[in-house]
Amino acid sequence: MTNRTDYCGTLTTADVGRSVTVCGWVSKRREHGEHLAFVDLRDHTGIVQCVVDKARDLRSEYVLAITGIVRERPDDTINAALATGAIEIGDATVEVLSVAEPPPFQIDSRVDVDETIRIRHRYLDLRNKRMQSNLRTRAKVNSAIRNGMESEGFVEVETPMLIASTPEGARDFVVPSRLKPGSFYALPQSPQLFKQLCMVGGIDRYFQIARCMRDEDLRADRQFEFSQLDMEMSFADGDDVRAAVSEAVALATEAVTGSRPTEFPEMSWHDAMNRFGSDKPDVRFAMELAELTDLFSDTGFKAFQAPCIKGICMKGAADELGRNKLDNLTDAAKRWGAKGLVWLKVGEDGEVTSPVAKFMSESEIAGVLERLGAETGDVCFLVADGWRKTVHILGLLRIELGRPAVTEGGLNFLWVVDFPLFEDVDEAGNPVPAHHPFTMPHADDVELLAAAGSDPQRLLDVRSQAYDLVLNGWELGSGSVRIHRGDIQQQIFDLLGISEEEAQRKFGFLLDAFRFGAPPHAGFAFGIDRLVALLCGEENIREVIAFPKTQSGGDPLTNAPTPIDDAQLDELGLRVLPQPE
RNA sequence: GGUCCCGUGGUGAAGUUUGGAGUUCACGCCGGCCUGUCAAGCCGGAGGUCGCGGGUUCAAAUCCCGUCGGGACCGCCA
Repeated sequence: MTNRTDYCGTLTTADVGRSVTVCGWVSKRREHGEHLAFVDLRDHTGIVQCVVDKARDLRSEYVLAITGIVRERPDDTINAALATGAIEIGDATVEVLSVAEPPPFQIDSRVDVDETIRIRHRYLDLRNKRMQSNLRTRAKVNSAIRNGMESEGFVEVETPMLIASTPEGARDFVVPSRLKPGSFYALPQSPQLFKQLCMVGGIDRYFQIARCMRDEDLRADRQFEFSQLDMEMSFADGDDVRAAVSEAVALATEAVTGSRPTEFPEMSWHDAMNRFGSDKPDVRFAMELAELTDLFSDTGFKAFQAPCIKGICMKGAADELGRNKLDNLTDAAKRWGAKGLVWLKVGEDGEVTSPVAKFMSESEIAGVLERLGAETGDVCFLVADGWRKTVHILGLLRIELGRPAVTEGGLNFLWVVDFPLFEDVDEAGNPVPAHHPFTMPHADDVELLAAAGSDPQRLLDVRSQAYDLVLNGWELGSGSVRIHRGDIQQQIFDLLGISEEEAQRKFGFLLDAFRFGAPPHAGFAFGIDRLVALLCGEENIREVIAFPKTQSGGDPLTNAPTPIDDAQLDELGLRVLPQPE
């Protein structure tokens, strides 16, 4: 094979006169009779036009090495749409390195090919500029993060993929043990406990670009396996961690976009929920939730005799939202758990149209419009329920109605801080931790924690030192200051209803380690797939993953998952139950 | 566990509401012509289990039921 001298997309008028050899795939062929044909040759850098004598047997996606002289094109044949459009490779001799069948879809097609077909033939899809660009962006992000973390004194430590299963958190992927039949490893949901052990081990600053696995339902922003920047710092608090993570994210962003984000504002969890109805608010657009509860303190409208009433206003939507669409939104709200959804349209002269206007007083309606800043042409949506449910439903509705396209509105990073320590109370009366049970309570709330005793409602007010990083409404990641003191850890376990025996069984190795001198430490992890997708302007993380799975967890390329044969099962001491009808 | 949307030659779409011959458009593919094209052009051609199964009907891509596959979302993701 002739040695490659240049990449297709890099040749310019500066190369005119050189004899070059380029290698790649036939992107397009244009024949003009027996003695003139243009072959567009593609590699990852782009396309270059080659002028050849006989092209009859050069078909799409053939792999060629083409040697010729770079020359300027005649003035009237310059192609401004092509980076190499001012030159061509003339007098080309062609070496066919591989022939190719016609591909199942056109690789330079500008139409969206069905994603299943793209994934089934991902090796062809990867030849597309889009996937080439996305994967190279991803590599840039990884590289920028590694460089940044290392320059800040972080040490990359690899942690095991085969670990012990713990029933907390997400569903584990498990791997059967051959040497100990009937026992199983779990694949890590994150290296959480190991990075804390690294802190006990004096690593001081740990990081890892870690693959994590969670057996939960897939979404546009969730795959079974994903990559995260996992990090942990000793003798550091939440501010230190957020500064370090902000720096890493800023470097990664700068590596891709060329400009460095400077704003990483903080917002309390309570503010986020109250104003945006979400713990991962998309602050690219307003449509904030307005407080309306007090307006209806003496209302005769039964549906609004509720602990919390809030509303949002969609500007200028009155014409766009017909009765049919409003009914669909009401149905959606009910599917999300609302008892109902009240809408008001503001017409000319402030005249209000609403199915429930007759149940509301004039002053109540006037108050709603004033609080929401509603004017002619706007549509208001009101929900009445408990605080959590009200803000949740309006938050979903806000996203449904107002969310900009992924490529719009720039990159809005946001730290959400002061998460509650407990999310809810389960049937047994035990509080449910919002993060993991090693999350340090907020320093100001330690007394509240003690005073609340086992009163679950008061416990829900206890804040934690947990924080999330949010980008344009996507949760990039979360972290916390960890508990490094045995007495506080014991207090938390007591509140969670975890017995000493249970704690020892599940986390014994970590608790043991902490007895030998644990430094105060704090950490974070953020999803690289999500960050890269947003930097690439993709709505879906599958577009930044070389070989992704479908929503039902299958891989159309390899057909995974597949049954395994009996001999393999026998060796592992496993038997597959018959599937229920 | 649930809600909604999609499935039509190799690819992308229209046709489905209101049942009437596998109909249409673009790309690709195969053959022919063509010495400056560039998503080349012109001429000709091949290519179909309308995802699958059942039902209604004289008649189903179209209506009904089921099922499979794909997607978005709720739940879930400490």
